[in-house]
Amino acid sequence: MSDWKAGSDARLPLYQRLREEIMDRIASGEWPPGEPIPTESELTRRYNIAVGTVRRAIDTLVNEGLLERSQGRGTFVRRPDFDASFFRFFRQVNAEGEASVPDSRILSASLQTPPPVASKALGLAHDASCICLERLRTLEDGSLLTEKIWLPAARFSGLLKVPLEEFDNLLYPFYEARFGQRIGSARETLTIASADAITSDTLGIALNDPVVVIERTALGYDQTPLEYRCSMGAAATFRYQIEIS
Amino acid sequence: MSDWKAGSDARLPLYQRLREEIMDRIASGEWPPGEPIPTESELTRRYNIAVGTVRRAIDTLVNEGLLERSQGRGTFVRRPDFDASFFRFFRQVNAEGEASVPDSRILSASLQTPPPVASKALGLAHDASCICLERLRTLEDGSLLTEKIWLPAARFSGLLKVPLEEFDNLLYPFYEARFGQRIGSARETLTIASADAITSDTLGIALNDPVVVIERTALGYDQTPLEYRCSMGAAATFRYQIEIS
DNA sequence: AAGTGGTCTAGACCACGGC
DNA sequence: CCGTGGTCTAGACCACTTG
Repeated sequence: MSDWKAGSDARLPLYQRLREEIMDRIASGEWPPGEPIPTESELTRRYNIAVGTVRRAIDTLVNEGLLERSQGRGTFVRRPDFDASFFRFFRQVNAEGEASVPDSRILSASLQTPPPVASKALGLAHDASCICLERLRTLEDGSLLTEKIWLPAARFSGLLKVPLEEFDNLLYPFYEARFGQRIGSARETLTIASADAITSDTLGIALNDPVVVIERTALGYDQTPLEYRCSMGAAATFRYQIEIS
Repeated sequence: MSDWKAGSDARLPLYQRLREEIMDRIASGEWPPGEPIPTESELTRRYNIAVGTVRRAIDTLVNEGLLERSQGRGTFVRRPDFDASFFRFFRQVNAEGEASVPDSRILSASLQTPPPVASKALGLAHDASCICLERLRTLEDGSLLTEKIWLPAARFSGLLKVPLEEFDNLLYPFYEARFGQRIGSARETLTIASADAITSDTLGIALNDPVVVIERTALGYDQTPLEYRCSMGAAATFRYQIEIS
């Protein structure tokens, strides 16, 4: 009992130490997403602390979105929820309200030297080469998104041999199933630009029409950058909302 | 002791009932922003419940951003933090890093019939007239924002008699000091448009250049809409970021 | 029925802020 | 020094899920 990991700082409150302990287990893959973590009473026994303290640690992690409680069943490692993504905010006017997954098509996959933004986001040397995917997505309302996706070649070796038709609509489950790379979180940045010739042509809009540029860096549960992507869509169909309090 | 308000549902967990109790006190203005709420032990006495339960209720409200704890001093009603606003995300390239409050100038104040969006946002009849302010703001990097601000005349009577120079740079403290109207939260919506002749002229950009349109509805602590504003700025200097997890 | 998380209590001691 | 919030414990009972 009380088998804390080495790095644990004894001056910290117990519930914070347990919190870090749990986060480490998730980051290392010992407790994978979708799976339950040990029960509260199991944790009290294992670390020799009171239930209340265990609950407090779990509470903070639930609040941060890393865990999910389900009464009577257990506490589970949560998968990231990409409903929060900017992509969700391209206006959805589809009459049915069907949550049909947008169609996506991989146009090409190749080995290339990435632009500095991409190599920096992936934490690679500026001259390291990456896998680059080009992708076209059709949203619910018929509008289009063009994407360039950069992946570190070392973690996705063999991807270039996968036929383009075998890519799934959703890339993250595909990454997980084929390469064991699990996305735990992401950061997106939104800027506005004007469409150049190629982009306006692809998106079916006029030259110089405003486009929304979404850059995303996706990280593993251990915070390693696993993907950098840059997407562009017509700004006319974009609408985003926040709450201030 | 245990003097719960009438509306309190006895089937709800105690900590949730206390939570609503506190929210009501804040909404009614009984516990104004910036002021401390009663101490934890005072609340245990007043409602005849355990400290742990009081702490739990306060915890949730701190998490939601309504309260702020300060060890040794007390628990305080928080003011909304407009650092979260979209305005913060116009690129700030000022060399000094000084957090100089952007300059703002009221161009006009008049009584007008608002457009449907505004009257709807304010919860007014479509033909009710409103106070309309036109305002020009200069951000840290020198870029400009034009704003139209709509206020319900009933709550801001006398505003039209205030000389334009007497408006403060920050309107919300001004609303509070002069009219007793306190902003508790707000919702902002971001869309993209192209600059028309007037807008491009005001902002000093080219015709049809992309502009960011930010619509904000600001509410009182009792959720009454108190202000609707629509602001526009050059999209070139805009950059916004979110985290997904 | 067994096991899980959800609510609640009562009481202890610590750390910080201000008088 | 006193009062505040911060941490921690121990144990009770409830509500839900599963087998």
